[in-house]
Amino acid sequence: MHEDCVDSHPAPGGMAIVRPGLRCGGHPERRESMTTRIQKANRKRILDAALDVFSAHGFRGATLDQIAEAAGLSKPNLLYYFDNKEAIHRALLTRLLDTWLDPLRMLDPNGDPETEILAYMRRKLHLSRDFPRESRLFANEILQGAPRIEDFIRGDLRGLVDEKAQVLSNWAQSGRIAPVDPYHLIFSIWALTQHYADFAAQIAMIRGDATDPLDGADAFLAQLYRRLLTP
Amino acid sequence: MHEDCVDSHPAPGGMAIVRPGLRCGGHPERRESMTTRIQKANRKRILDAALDVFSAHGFRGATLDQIAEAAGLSKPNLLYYFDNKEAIHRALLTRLLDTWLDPLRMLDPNGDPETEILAYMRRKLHLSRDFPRESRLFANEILQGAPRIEDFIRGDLRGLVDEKAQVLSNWAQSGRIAPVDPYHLIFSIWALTQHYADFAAQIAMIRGDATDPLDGADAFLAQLYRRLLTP
DNA sequence: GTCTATAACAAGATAGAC
DNA sequence: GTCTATCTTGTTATAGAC
Repeated sequence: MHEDCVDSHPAPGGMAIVRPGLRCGGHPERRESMTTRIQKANRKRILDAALDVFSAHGFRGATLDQIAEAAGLSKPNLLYYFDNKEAIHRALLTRLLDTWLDPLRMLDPNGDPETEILAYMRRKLHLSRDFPRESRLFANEILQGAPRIEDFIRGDLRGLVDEKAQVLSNWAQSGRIAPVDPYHLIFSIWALTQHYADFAAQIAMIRGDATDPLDGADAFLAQLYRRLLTP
Repeated sequence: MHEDCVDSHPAPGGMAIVRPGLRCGGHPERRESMTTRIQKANRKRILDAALDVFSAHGFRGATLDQIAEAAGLSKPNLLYYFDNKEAIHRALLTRLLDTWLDPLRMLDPNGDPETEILAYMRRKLHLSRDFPRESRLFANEILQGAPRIEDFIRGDLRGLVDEKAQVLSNWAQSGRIAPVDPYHLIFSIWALTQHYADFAAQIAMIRGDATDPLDGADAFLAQLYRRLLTP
């Protein structure tokens, strides 16, 4: 995440005229079509607002009005920064997919099997805790048949899953974990962890809106996978 | 499901004029505002088409044009049978929620704990296999914050979950199953079974579109819950 | 860069003939 | 009951002033 020179919580509305050449880091005139800090900040504001709206209503359900309202900008101003609605959505997905594979990628074939699998589960669980909107954006996309991320799934994701499934399979065959179907094992981790983000509304309504939906989840899932994997 | 006198696959378009009084079963003139067999069949066609479209695109993403196209009827004709778009969606949700609780309701406090829990898991898994569209309709609704089914969740669903969680808790405390958090146990069954319907697109793209996403799921989940629950 | 105003179009819903 | 045609509104996107 390389985001220097950008406030994380900029004041709303258009403010602070920035003269070109007066930028943060030591490169006064890097190139012709440069990006000012305001532009960066506004793009960020827009994407954050858009994440709120798209994750809650899906692509079609979201409107530019809602996003503009949430970003504190006018609708035409949104379209100054992004070509169209689709482009905003695509930017969000791209940013998401860029890091979506990391937790699984980190699963180390040379580590201790149970430790590695539990750590992977925890990384996914923390993703649900820290980035629930991203999880729901992804879920919306899959629910609708994954029209915009089909290439990613059939390509990078499938490749990585196949690779790690082989690792799990080896661990099972060598008796270091109990014999389990590696694909279902991976799917189960996705299902169990993402559920806490995607179905958070339901969980909150059942457990009471006060309690944190993720309370006790880590302990429960750790117990579950220890018992499942012990040879 | 009481659906007599209705073809399951009626020919498309408006056909077959039915004179009132010429209905199937022996009640020639039951009441004034009666429902003809065509009406019944068309309502069914509409709801089936709507289920396709709503489950794939969400409420806002679905259009009456798509539903009309899928049902083989004209858009105004749709609105002859249902007051508006909302009414179609509400009819689907009502029909769904009516049976959504059944699998959990059947969990018998007097049965064998492990057998009962595994049977519940299987009933949910079969729901994902036989009614994946309904599962996705529900998932769409929850993802968007459950605006239309909040009362159901806070009422009937929560009540039933609390009741059955108590049963599970008793089983755990009496040592008949391993000590587990009953709520997380229930959530885990929802997550693991519904995942095969809600994320079917992703699973198909990873495992290859040929193989059935549910292949091996039953065995894997049975193994998982046996190991988790054994005292 | 940001806004107001508005064009262009999609989508829900209705009117009225048949 | 079903259709074609149409009204109305909401939504994306653009024009053009500042």
